[in-house]
Amino acid sequence: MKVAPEVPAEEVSGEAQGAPIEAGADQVERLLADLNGPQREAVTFGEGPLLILAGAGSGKTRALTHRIAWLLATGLAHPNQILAITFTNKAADEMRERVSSLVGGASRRMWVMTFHAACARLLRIEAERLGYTPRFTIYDEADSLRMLKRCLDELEVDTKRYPPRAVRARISDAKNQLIDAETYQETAGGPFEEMVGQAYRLYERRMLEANSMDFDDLLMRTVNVLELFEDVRRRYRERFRWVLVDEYQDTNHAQYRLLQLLCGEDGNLTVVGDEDQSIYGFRGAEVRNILEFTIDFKDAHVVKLEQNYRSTETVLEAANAVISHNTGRLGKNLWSDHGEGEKIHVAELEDEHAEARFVAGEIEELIDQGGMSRDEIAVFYRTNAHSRVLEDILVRYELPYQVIGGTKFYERAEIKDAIAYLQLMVNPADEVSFSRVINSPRRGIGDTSQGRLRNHANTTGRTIWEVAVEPEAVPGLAAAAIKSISRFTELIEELRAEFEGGPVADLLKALLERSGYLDALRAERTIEAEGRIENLEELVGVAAEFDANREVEGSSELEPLEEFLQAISLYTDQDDLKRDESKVTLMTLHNAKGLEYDAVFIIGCEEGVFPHSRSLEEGNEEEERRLAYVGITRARKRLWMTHARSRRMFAGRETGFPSRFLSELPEELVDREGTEEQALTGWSLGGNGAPSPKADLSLSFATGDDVTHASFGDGVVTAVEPGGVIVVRFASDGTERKLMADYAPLRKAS
DNA sequence: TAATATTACCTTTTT
DNA sequence: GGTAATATTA
Repeated sequence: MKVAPEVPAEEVSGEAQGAPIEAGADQVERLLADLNGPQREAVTFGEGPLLILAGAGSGKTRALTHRIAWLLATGLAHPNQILAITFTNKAADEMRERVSSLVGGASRRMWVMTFHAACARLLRIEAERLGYTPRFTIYDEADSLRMLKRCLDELEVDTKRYPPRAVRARISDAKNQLIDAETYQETAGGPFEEMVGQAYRLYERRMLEANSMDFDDLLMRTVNVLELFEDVRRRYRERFRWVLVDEYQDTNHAQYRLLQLLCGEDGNLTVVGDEDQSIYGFRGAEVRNILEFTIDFKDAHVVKLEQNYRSTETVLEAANAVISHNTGRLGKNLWSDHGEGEKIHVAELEDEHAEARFVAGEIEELIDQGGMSRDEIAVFYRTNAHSRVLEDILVRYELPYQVIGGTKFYERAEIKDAIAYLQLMVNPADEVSFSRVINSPRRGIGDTSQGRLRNHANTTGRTIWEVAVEPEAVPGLAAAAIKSISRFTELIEELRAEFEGGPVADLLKALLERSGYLDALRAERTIEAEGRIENLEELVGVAAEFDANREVEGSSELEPLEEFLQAISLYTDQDDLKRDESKVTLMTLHNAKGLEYDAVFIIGCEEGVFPHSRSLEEGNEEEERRLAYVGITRARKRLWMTHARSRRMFAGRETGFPSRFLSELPEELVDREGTEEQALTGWSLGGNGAPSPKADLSLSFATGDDVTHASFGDGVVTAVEPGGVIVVRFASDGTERKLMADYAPLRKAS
């Protein structure tokens, strides 16, 4: 994980300085030299709206970065007129790096960042017009949920009937649609929506009081400021004469409106996207934005990039075949000249354990026989829960792996606590951060005392911090609580005074020690606490790295701490998907977008799992199919899709039919297989329901089977005992061992 | 106030 | 099956 200062470290290399942009024709030629026809067309398009429809693996980042370089080289754009927007920090970093390798230090004057980062940056300058200070806090989803819960409590909403998450989702949807609280309330139909309207209103008020914005606010407030203040709008329009957007298919309404305000309908807006890879509809992304770009932006020019530089023809044909079942496409057909390649392997397994064993076995073979390196292999699944069984088996096979996603570093309680302390120093109005740390570590300031503080704050119209600074004035507070609160606020004040403007790492270290936070963890003497301490140490490391980078850069008007928080609050370890060369990668299909691997496994291809039943209920079959499309097109050479006949879900075991996406694969591209005889017979002969666990096990191994164990090597099954135990005699040392068939890293030798 | 027992819940999640 | 948020009790 790394958090770079806002202006990144792309030092001007001597080479780049020696070859200034004005080099002219020569330079332009070089830029275009290794591009194909459509790419070149996209890169050299002049003024006006441009839509680049870029299929998977068609070199869209290349087109985008070269276009930026071309605009500079031809003198059409100055670096500071360029705004290049991505969705992830990782994509932003990559783009910045690639642009900088093309144009050198000029890239430092451009804004290359995510939507949210760009908005945050703009709002730090303009937010005062909306009643915020430039030091506002950015709340992540968990923070904003805390805030909302408090609002719901205050409104005495029954959170059993109306779960806060559901309310938050509604508010988030509304914000993505740019519907403000008042409008929402006016148009509310039914009691739930009226309650949401009320909650929304209160939430907005409290957020403003806390000088805080959630992720959705960053977009919506930016739109507000541009809509309300013509001078601001004019200023940024003139400033950003060239706007380029990556992954346009994932934009929501607020982002669309933002671009409209910034570019007008005939501005120099370049968007790149692929409607077939729109997989974030559930978060408000609107495919219509890309489908109707040419209507929204006058006379937009369209370029299609259809040559794929990644996958074999078989993989692409499979992807094309699946996605062709969707309607409402702009129509693209990927092709490649990488040759036919291997067929798609479709495997039917007994249950999730057999599936995991199968995958592990195939991976082992790829590495041992195929000579493939582990970092070229990935396993995708629909939901995070599916990684567990697989992880168990991989451990038993002694296959090193990494899981992307799941519990994130910055979402860990201890990390959030530490950051909340810092946040509170910068923005004392930040109520959520205050509540987070006031009693963490335990200071004997529980719910009742906190309630009294909050009450007093509400009645006197002050922030909770202002009230906490003089706790004597709060009615009902116990003497012990008063003392404790004073000690807390004094600590914060002290630290602030002592470390103002200094290195963030020093402040963080002092804070963790002096607050007693580390001591409390040390006192726990548990493995979890150990882990937490390590995480905090890592955070200090992140801060130290940030400080060091900042030193080099010398940069910016902001205080180091403010800058650090700005960076960290928009950074997730999503951005940290760096490739670990010695590990197989496991992740959800959503996380797979934008990545590629030589060998890909998509597991859990069953109706109800993938496509997910809830998605189907909501009528999102097409989005699920796009997810399949994304998954398939990640594979360069080899692709496996597996399904299990029964799978443990929630409490019990459920039978699952093969995913519709499997039947959408053209038969001639598919090679069906399974580890077990039984598996090959498939569903047509499959009888009714799941076999009993016993049958299940006896299916796996029989006396006389040749097997391979991950650590003991080759052997033969000499007995099958009840309870899933089998006896195996190993060739290496002749010993017999009793093993659990379901859990041992065993597979049948071929 | 804090620690422990119980119970409801449960996709995906770029920021 | 595992978590996370209540309910209960010390």
